[in-house]
Amino acid sequence: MPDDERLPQPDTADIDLVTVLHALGDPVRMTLLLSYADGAEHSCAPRDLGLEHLHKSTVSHHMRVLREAGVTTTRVAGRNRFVSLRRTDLDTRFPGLLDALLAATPRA
Amino acid sequence: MPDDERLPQPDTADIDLVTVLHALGDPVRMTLLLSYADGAEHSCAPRDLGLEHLHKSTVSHHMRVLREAGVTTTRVAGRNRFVSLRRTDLDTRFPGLLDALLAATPRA
DNA sequence: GCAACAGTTTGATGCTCGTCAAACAATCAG
DNA sequence: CTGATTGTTTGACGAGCATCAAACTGTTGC
Repeated sequence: MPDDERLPQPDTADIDLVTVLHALGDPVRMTLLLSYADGAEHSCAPRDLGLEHLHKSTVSHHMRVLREAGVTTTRVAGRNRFVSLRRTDLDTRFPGLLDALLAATPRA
Repeated sequence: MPDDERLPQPDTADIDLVTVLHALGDPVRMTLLLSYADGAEHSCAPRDLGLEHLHKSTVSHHMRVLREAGVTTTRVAGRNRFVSLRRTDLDTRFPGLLDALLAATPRA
């Protein structure tokens, strides 16, 4: 099923660096980035992301910030949402940035 | 005069990635980063930084955020402050990050 | 000493943000 | 249809932030 719906997100050319940095300048969203760094799709459940201490609506809010900044993409399939990194788009727009960020981050 | 006083700043090992990203996730501070990218020392005068529209106290605030995040260093000489990038420290702590950021930024 | 200069600090204001709780929407299982 | 599941949206609240203005500190020059 390659043509599922996707939640609204900016075009690659419209991804703004300052907006991306603002999105990643928060500990929770950096944690999410690390989870997504494996390239796989992830559900939104807090317990699947090491965020048991946060309310699900809070996690939803952070994922919206990441998506609207252009960092992630969200595929809608039934009652599930599958979130993944827009790695190719980010590498196109900001070459080397994602690699530097992930290399700089403690792989806990 | 290599031993002028410096305003307080974190040790290289204590520079935190999320704090740096938060500091750079603001349009004014990103403008400052671009000014500092030439490696030279800069005064704090808003007019020397393309920030004529901002009050000097506002600029002072932004420079404090950058310094406390570990992005810049400030040398005190008489009644002047000379601000410059901590390029070596940042490259040590987060290899490739600064290069990616500067390459991604429109050189206006 | 005195005035001009460079920049910081403090206080105030309005806006944004992170968080939770409750209500809501949509889907799946029986 | 009913109830459980998955996630979003809205509203509220407190904390933090960007900004300006005014007061303040330290320095240079006359």
